[in-house]
Amino acid sequence: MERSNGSPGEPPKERSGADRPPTIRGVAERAGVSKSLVSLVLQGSPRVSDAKRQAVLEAIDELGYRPNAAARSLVARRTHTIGVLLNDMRNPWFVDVLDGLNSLLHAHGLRMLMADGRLDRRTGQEFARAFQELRVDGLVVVGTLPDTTGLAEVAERLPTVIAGNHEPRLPRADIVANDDERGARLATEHLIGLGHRKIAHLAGQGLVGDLRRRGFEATMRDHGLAANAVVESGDGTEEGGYRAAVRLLSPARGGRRPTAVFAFNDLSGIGVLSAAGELGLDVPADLSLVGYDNTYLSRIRHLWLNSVNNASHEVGRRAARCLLDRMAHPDAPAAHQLVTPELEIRGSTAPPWDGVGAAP
Amino acid sequence: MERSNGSPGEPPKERSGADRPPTIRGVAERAGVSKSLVSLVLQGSPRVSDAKRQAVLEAIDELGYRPNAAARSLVARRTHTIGVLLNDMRNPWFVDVLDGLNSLLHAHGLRMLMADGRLDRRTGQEFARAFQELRVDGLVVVGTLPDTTGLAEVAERLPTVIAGNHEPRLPRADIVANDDERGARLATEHLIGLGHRKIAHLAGQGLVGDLRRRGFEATMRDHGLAANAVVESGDGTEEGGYRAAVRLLSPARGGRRPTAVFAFNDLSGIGVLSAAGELGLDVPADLSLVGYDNTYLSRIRHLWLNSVNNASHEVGRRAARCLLDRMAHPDAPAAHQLVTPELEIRGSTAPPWDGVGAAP
DNA sequence: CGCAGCACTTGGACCGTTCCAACTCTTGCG
DNA sequence: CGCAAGAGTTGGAACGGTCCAAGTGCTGCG
Repeated sequence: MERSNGSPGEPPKERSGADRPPTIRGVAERAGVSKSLVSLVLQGSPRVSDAKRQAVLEAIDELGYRPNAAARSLVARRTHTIGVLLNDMRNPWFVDVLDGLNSLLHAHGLRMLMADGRLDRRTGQEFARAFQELRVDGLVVVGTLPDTTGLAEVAERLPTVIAGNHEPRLPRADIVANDDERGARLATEHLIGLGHRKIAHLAGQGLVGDLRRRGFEATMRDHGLAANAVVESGDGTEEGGYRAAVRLLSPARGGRRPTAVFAFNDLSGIGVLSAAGELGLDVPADLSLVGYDNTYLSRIRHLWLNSVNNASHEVGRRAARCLLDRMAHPDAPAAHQLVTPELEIRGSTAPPWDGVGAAP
Repeated sequence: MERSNGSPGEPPKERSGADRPPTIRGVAERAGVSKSLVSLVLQGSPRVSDAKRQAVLEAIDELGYRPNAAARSLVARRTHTIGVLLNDMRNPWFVDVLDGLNSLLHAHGLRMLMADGRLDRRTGQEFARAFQELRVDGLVVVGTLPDTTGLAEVAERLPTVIAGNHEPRLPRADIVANDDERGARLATEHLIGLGHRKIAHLAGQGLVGDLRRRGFEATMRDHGLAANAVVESGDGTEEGGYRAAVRLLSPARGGRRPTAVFAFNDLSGIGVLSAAGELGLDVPADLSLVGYDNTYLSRIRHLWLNSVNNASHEVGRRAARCLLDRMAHPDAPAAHQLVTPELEIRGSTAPPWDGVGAAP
């Protein structure tokens, strides 16, 4: 039988029960060197003899030693961690942004700590607190925030980049987004070019929603079609798109119905698709439709939606670039970058039927 | 002009440039108390006089002090952080799992650190290293892992729960998943109940794919329809589902075509939808279709897919429960929980047309 | 009056690293 | 031979918290 606990009088070298994970001291002892030398080996210092380096590496392996990131970042005052704040994991476009972000950050030895602002019903203030306590080296805000009050304060202390949104404009936070107004122009020009005259826009919320609506209205005006522009407001969901489209397309509505719809995003565009189907309208024969974001939804064959590509991946890459720059020069003035969107043509638009609505 | 650096001889009280964030000592000094007392206030100890508590809170506010999580977890040997490993953020069902996980973990003061195994092309070994260095208090693996070799070792040291998958079975890792075989039976019974006889299954990969296929085959066998069961393999993507469906449904194929398809998941089910449309088959009039996972895709009106609800949210909740239990009792034997799935009826199934294929 | 007991407060050790100044050998050169 | 230079190695002081044993007053009781 073995003694499960040290006999009295014996110095309590090892505590019974919870055996802690090995530390740098344990490794040093096993390798017969000082903890400083182990630290040097861990950092790949060139001024360590091969013999000792070998001994240390073996000890690390035998003990299964893993450096403690907390202790390390405590003294180094860097965590190599970037906080990423998402507003809604259910909206698929952010995945591409993350992908773009990750490629660069990972190459620079940074890891991403993600939080969904909607998932944990935290206000801007609270997520800020959590990220500050963790001492993340930087912050990326992806998309629209429900509450931006806390952000200004955080941006003062932490390198911050806003990706996929144009606000809030802060003195020390960079902004990387796609040119929403221009994207809306692309979509609208495309529909006008096909011969459509009476065109509806299904608007979204926030500044991004405003910009896309503005682009639509400006383009209609430029073509002398201001009187034919219809705007219906939605909420960016499929359900909202469906309801708005029912209002737009019902025969009960006075005057001609629009022959084309430009939707705020793919999700609400799909709502339009559903409403059109129920009203017996074929897309694209009876109704042309353009969405926004070019998500994988638009690429589903059964939906096959024309959509404005907001270059999420590129936005993510550039946001990472910005963040790295800002981490190097925290006091640089805030930059504001726009990525040029492109229209992705698939199967949801066509010239208006029989020229109906084509006459000025 | 101000001196940018301390004059020689002057004790370097404050470093020029980077003014560090305030520490507990700074707060103590400002409030005129010891750092120990500040610590007590931070922990909400009842044995602090109201006067001093007030002074400390004011100092904290004035300085904008935030406790350093690294320092705190170093001595407490707890990080209050749970590592969450996702395999693919593009697959929408995990969002619900996360939601369920979060509700319980957040209530217990734990935060989630997410990593996408596919996003950073890390092998099982490497993510394990990162999480171990961070000393996360626990680990949740959501879905299928590309490489599980590292997991066994991690599970020995870290409370670990596997959610949404049935493998690998490890002595100290709990498993919470939906009963895939049973879900497949539900879907198949539903189709048989409608009168379908020749039914195809579009299979998926991994153990989950196997279980769903097995459930399908067993049910067909139980109804004496083994000879009418067709299995085509796919890869869980829309593209894969499309191609498999083209193979399944093309008139060129000898014998009668199946009148119903049970797809491994919603995404590949949508591929089937697309293929059916191109081949001129109406769903559900000419072809019945059932998917799996009950993702928001299946709820899109224009798709409106019958789907097996895998209770992701409940899986997430139970996984959190398991993890909390295991953190309390690390040496408890591994538990293996199955959540019962339910079939969600929408618009993608109907009795076979004119009884074709209904005769035994 | 002396002192036990309570309420509150404090200094200092410790957590597991990194970093720096200082130390010990070798080696080579004048 | 003496010593400077360099390579390799080391102890100890941070880093910013928590926790514990010990301290300080003050009150009330014998």
